[in-house]
Amino acid sequence: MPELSERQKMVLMLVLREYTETAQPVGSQHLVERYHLEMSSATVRNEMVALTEMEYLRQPHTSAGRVPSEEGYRYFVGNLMRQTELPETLQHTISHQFYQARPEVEQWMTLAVSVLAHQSQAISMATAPHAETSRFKHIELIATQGRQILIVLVMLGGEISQRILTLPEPVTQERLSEVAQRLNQAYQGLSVDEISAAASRTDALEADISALIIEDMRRVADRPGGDFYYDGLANVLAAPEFKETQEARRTLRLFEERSTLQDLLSRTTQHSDVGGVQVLIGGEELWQELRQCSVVLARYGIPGQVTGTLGVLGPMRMSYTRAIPTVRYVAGLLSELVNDTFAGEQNDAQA
Amino acid sequence: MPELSERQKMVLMLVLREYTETAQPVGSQHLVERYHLEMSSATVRNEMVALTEMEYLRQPHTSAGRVPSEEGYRYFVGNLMRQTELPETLQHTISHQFYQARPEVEQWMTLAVSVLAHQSQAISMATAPHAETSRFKHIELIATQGRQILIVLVMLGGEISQRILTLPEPVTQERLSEVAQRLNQAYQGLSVDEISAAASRTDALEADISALIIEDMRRVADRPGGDFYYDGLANVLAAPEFKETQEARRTLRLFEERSTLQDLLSRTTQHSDVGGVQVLIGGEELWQELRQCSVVLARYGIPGQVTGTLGVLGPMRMSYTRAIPTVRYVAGLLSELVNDTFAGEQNDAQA
DNA sequence: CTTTAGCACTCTGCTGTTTCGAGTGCTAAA
DNA sequence: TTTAGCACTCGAAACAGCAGAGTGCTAAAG
Repeated sequence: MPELSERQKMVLMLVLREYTETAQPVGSQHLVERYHLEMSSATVRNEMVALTEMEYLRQPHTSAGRVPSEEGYRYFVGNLMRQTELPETLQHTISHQFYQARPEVEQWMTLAVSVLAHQSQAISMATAPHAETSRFKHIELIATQGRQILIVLVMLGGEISQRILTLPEPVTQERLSEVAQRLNQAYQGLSVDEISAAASRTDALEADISALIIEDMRRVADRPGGDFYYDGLANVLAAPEFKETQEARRTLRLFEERSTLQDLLSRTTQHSDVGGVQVLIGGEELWQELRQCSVVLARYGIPGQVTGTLGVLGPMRMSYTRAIPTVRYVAGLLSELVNDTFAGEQNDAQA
Repeated sequence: MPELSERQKMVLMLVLREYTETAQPVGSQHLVERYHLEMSSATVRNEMVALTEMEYLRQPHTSAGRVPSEEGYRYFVGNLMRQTELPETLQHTISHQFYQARPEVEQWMTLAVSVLAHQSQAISMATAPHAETSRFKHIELIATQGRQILIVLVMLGGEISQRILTLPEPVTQERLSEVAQRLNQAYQGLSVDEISAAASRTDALEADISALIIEDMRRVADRPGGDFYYDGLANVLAAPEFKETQEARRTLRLFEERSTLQDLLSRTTQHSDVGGVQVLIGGEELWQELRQCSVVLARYGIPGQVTGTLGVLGPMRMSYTRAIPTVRYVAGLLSELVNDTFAGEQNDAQA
């Protein structure tokens, strides 16, 4: 890859900046005027030709301005963009909101996606914190009525799963409490496989319930992440690239079907460390549905134990300078919260 | 209100039908040709003039075809539409899906909105079943780590609320279980107010937890319904009336902010019996945001005990003939499910 | 060797005009 | 009461013309 001269870098940056604002192809003269450049439009034009040959810029048609290419965005994010922190005042506003929220995972997540959507003017998404290996913590059995019982299963990492089981015959709450107590002692801190091995095969009721526990834990473990949250769908309709409703529909459907997004979140974040922010531009040739979009993702939590993912999805010309620090900062906040709530649990379990 | 002649009714119906299909103003000649009417276009035209004077039809501009007015739709739904059942084969397909689903409220609801969205090609929404007066059923206290404990509160009607409480000092699981047992006995089947009165004021820990119980039950009771589900957002972008993204955004925002919808659901359904289907056309002058839309709503569950609401929201020219039976049928299915799961609970509680 | 002024050329995006056709309302005859 | 006929209206589509933004190239200036 040929080196860019300082001036080429500058021109590329200015084209990027201008295009993210206007969504219009940007011309040489326009740049010179807008930024009071100390050179003529012809010079800029020459540099643009070079950048176009290097595939960092594209021309919608002869005699139109230049538009950044996917590669152009990648170069910008990778080499040109200064890594900035979110302005302090904004940090305070956001963290303040978090400390005011009720201390429940659901509240955090809702707040996180709401803040992200608002700050980035794009769609935000996040998965709830999720234990890497799910371990049994507590089970509760509640007689509802007749033959139906309610099972509440709590796992380390805070996942809760509840379901209703219909038994062959009615059972008293006392008997249920007994069973629950026994299971709680027997399975404390065990993983799915360990429970699988240890499951009682003598008592029919216990066996039934153990089977459900195993099934639920498997289900939780198989999910790429915890519950999925998102916000800001309406933002996407504001962008001119989605004026063609066709394109907008495709994006909306992403969030209704979700399989692509789950795929995206699990595939991209498993390689990345907590703290690092990943940027996917134009779907990276992998996700056709995201051809027009970019995604900024980060992982949060306690690496190897309880983690989650969050990020924003917007048009390719989104303001990375704004989105990246915001995502990073919110990921940091969530990491702190996860630390405060879950730290030490895994060790407790092992002990 | 003047009576409509049979022929006027027919013309009105045909205009409705044609307009729901094409979304284009309907002309007299077009109708005659399309439906092989035994009269001339001039006759149809005369009837159209009459219908326009009665405000059932509207003319976008001189020399365009006719478009149904809100009143026109209302007359159709109220007087002209035959009350039909959903085709049997479709009924089977749908009920089959429900019996295959896992027996959990969340699964039902997700399935319900998915079916509705798919069948009606509009946005579907529903609230989970919700007890009219929320009563305490069971509480579970779980020591997580350090000073934090997890509280799981189960109410009659199946609502579950969970939250984390940070105590001034660490407490053992044993002590927690003790407290939980005492509270479970003391509060069994009580309403918020009764708990408020009975709450222990001697034991600090019990008082703290009781306060939270009361707060959570109030919160559940205040909500107009259970959790909110929806599906089919992408459908709305397909309709030509939402090609102007402005209009589409407003509708999307309805589902992101939700306050209007909560209002809508609670206000309209409290007057209606289970089984009845309500149709709101053009927001009924009450909801500006819904000026362009119609909503078909039904209540399901056990009246006076555990109920919920579901419905679809679409462009005003949606196919009511299709939407109404579908909503009615799915509401019926959910009612059955609620009956199977919750019937008798309230009585148990009183006993 | 680099920069820039100058210029011819190429598109797009308006704008105004025209045309076409669907649809109406009215009138007079059946 | 119905319908044929007709003049009239209005929007949508097609078209031409023009302005403006932008390009690439060349040749002169630094």
